Amino acid sequence: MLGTTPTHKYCAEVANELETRWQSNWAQDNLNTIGNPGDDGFDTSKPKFYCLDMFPYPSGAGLHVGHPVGYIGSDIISRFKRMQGFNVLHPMGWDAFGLPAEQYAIETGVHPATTTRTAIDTFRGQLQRIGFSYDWSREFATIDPEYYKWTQWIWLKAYGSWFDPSTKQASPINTLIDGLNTGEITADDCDWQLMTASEKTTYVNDHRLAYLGEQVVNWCPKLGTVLANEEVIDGLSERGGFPVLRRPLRQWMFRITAFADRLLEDLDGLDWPHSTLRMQAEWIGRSEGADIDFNLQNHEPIRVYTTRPDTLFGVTFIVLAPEHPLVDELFASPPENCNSEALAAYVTEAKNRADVDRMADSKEKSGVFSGLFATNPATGKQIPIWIADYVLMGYGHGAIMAVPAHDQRDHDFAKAHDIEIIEVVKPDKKTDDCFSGNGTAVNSSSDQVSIDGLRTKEAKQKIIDWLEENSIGITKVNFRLRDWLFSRQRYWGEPFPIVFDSEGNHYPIGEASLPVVLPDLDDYTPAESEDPTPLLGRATAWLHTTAGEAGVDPSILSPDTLVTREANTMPGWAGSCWYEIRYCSPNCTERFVDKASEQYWMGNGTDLYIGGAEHAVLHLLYARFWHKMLFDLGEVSCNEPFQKLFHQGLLTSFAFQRANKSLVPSNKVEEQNDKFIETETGEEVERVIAKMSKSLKNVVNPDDVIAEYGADTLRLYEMYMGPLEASAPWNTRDIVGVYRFLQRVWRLCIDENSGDMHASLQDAQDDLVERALHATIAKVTDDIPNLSYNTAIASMIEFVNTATSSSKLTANQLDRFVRLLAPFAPHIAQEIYTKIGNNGYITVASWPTFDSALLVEDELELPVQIMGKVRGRVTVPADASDEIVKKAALEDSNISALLENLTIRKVIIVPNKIINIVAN
RNA sequence: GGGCCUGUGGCGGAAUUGGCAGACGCAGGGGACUUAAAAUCCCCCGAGGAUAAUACCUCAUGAGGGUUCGAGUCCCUCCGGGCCCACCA
Repeated sequence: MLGTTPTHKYCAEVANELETRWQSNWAQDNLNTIGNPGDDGFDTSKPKFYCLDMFPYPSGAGLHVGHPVGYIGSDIISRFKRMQGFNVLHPMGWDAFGLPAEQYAIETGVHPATTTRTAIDTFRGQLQRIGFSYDWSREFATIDPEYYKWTQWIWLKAYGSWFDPSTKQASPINTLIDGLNTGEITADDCDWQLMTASEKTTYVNDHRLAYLGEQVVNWCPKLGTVLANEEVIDGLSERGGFPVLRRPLRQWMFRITAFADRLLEDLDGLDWPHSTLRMQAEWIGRSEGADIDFNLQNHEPIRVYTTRPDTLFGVTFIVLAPEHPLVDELFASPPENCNSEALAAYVTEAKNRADVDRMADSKEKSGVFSGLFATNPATGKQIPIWIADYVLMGYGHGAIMAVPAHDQRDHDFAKAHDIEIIEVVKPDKKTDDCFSGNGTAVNSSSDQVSIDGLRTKEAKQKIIDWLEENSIGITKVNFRLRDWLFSRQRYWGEPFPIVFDSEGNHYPIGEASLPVVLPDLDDYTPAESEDPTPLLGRATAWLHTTAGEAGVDPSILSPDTLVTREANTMPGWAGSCWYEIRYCSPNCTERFVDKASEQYWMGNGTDLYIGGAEHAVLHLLYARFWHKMLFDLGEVSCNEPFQKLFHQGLLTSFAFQRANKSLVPSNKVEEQNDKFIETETGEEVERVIAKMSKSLKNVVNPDDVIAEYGADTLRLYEMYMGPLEASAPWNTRDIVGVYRFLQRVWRLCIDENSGDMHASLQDAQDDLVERALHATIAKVTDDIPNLSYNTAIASMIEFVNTATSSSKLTANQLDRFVRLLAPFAPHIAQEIYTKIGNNGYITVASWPTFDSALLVEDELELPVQIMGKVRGRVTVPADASDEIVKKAALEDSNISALLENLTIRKVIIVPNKIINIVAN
């Protein structure tokens, strides 16, 4: 070996050795375990910080480098807050029920629990190797019976509640029953006192927050499951291309629509990304308008919802959704000029197409005339009623008043079917398009009512007033949000804690009998059938039981009654709807959460929630809904679960594209003189940014990066790529930058030849280094709460460069510096912290402070501009008055020379920044 | 079709929120050390012009206009890129 090679350099071996050593020390000493109120030594007077990551779905493939981006981000601020004296709750767990595990089970015959547990172990191992400060003692998975027991319990809470419109709150179902019995609450559209017992039961059931409802679903017989709309393309399943049927199905729903108002209004107080707030608001989709009844002969009036009642005079036809109840009446007694065969064919076809497919890209609007006419209440004219699939049964009343002059869809339809178009809104500016904005009402007069000349806003109000006076219509607020379909025919999910008697009445299972444990199956292959059949239907021994066996309260149902369990399971979202609460006391057996712990950690919700923007709507909306429900019922102490939300950016990767835009796998491309060449063909290819994917061969495994550089380098690199919220491409070439930085940090402390600490660390301090250190402390302290990690790291690099070239650094300064570094690169920081003589863990060391007096220089060099262009610079004392600064600027030789032939109009002095002389 | 975000060197990105554009890192070039290489350290590194050289000048933050003493940052128009929603009446 050559003598010049440093043998104690910071390299992959050194990094891996010290990282695994400290990780095992931390684990042994339970360094990251945090107590709860009431525990020995737990100080509730300290401020708390609950920092939550969106927990992962543990897939068999393990982590790739994109997963930890958010986790590193949350770990840094958690460690920082802890050093600042906060009690920090920073937990991790597993969202482990779901389809991929079940699909894998179908292929392999291995029980999903087995594969999922293996995947969890892999994920946990990979995360632990990165050195996160998670409190692993709080870890749980949604598939743990001790956890899903409480998921079922919460569902029962919803089942046992209703939404009281008078208080706008969830309330126990007994308050409804009592209110109806005493007459304090009046039943909708019926007389409670005259109802039979079974009618009463039905009425109450229809008001539960978790209720059985009829929904049209996409049923794929071949896959043996229902599919989401997104999974159906052209009537075929996205996976496999099998036929998908539309089937009405009675299944468990959540009455989330009752909370639509609050889910919308409460977005206001949240510190969330603007775009996500917007997406939630749009998803909820509140709109204001009117319900209007259109009369027709021999049938009930048709009720439509419109946001533009002011266009009533322009209504030249009515369109019904193919599922509209009136359509069935047409089949029973077809009107004279109705082609009932064509109608039947059209309706049958439309019913079997999912909503998604109905919005075909083609502008062509299909439809069939019903043979019926309705009366336009404003004009008294007879207008035709059409059936068309561009009207959806699920929104409004499944019927629309069509205004072809001012709605693009109605316009297209009228053009295609030759229907009259009447302009009733005059735009302010001429436009060629179908005008749907606000303007002035025209052609809107009859002997009934006139709104001609009114602006859209006033026209709406006047027409609504008229409609209400004449009982034709009523003002109405509508939401796009629908009730939440909560049943799945799959195996790998939480069973519902409910049973049915032979009549189909349902009975809840008592709390004492929870959890209803998911039974084992021998075969996960989906059942092929015309009608949806849940997989759990095969667990016959489990399915058929008695009320007593299942745990139904004997006062509701006699224990020996034969009952059938609910065979559907809950969807993948269920477990993630309340996991943030469970982390407060994951081992609590008496309750879903220990009350005092929940109050302490979540009195104002979680303090920071980090996760991907792909959950902007569904997960976050569902979790907010559950939280509000639990809040109303007095089970949790705040109204919103997530105070501050942050979306980390997507980690992308480079991909390579041929001239014809086809992609080339990364391992088939070579770089030659700044050009990228496809190895096989020798053709030049273009480098583009793409998602990491197996097919592009651009997936990077964090284990490989750690083996080559260590976890601290991985952590730093991922945070140094750019702003945490921005997408950035992984570029292996860039990793060495932060790696070299850590090597320089190491060298500040360690003599690479001897492996000993530098003797010079005892020398007198350099004022310049001390000032630089204070500036760095200030910058990092400021950046971390904003999650501006990339600039924090840059400032630490600057400091190390300063300290390196100064070669005067005291142990005390290094001590303060590594404490700054600790949240980012905890292992090397700990190692140096120990080497320079500290006992104990840097994780619990105090955060360094800075003296703002040391941040300002005594003298400042200020640029001097003439007419906004820098023409010179002057050095003045930092505390110089404007007068002195002005004098110095005007006397500067460069400046005075340039000003010779000019008249000074004005001198602008921005203190400590710049001087600008206006002269001409 | 609608909404949101975004556009700065060869690349990833800075810019105290209207005040010296390009911090920091990568890549590249040059030098020191070395027999040599690696490692390390030092210097250069937006484009163009000018000069023996330094000083210096001009242009430049997707394009065009505007507001301002001063614009990457604010306003208007246009053009690219990304994400989300989408026959929701």
